[in-house]
Amino acid sequence: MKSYTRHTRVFKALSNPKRAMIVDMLSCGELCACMILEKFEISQSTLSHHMKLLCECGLVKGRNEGKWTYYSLDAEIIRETKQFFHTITTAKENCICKDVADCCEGCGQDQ
Amino acid sequence: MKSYTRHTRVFKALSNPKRAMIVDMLSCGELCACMILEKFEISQSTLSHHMKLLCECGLVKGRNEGKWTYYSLDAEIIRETKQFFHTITTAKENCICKDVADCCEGCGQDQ
DNA sequence: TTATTACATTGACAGTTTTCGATTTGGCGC
DNA sequence: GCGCCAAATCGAAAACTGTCAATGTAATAA
Repeated sequence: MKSYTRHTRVFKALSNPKRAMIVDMLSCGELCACMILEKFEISQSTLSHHMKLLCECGLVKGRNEGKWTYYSLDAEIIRETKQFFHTITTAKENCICKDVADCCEGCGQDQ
Repeated sequence: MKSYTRHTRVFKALSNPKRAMIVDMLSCGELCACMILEKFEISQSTLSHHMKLLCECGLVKGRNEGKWTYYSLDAEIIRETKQFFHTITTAKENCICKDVADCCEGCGQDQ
């Protein structure tokens, strides 16, 4: 269950359309916060809050340079999340569905 | 922005660890609600609510047979979501980051 | 050292989510 | 019809989210 919680934190970060759009904007390389802010009709404090969530799940890394903060995507977390998504949506040996006991006549003949 | 909203609904559905686990359980084939319920320490009404969310975003399909309801994953939505995740996390031509104007000296030299 | 700029943090509010027990709905067997 | 079972819906409480204005912080510029 712990691994579900860890990975679903990334999905939670991506569950907001604006945050998904921010991730898209970072896909070609790093950007500073002020450039992202220009693109959205949100306050600076709201953007800061979104960036914090994106960083806390590991999807985005922040880098300070002088008074600017540059944000970029973390390739490793992206790879792991793709893998997780693929795993939970694909049939596999040792799947947790194998633990499920039959509870009604019609279910799970060949699970 | 509309396409972000459409796809992020799937991420919202997967942002809850229990729902992600339910998706994992369905990955090998369809199961009826009562079998999923056995696996979790949640009430029947809570499970019904989770299944509704999973169905509303299109990730899961429900099928009634007599008094039972069988749930299964929708392969097409899974494919689309994988594609969306890949798109927003990968450098590309015509990326929305190209629209971002420079707003400070150090930013976006070669964006 | 004083002002400005970039960003984070705080506190507040409205809206949403998660969860439950209770109730309702609909199929099945008697 | 009557009761039983699976599942959905309702109503309510607690927790969480998205948003803003106001304030704090740290670096740069004058």
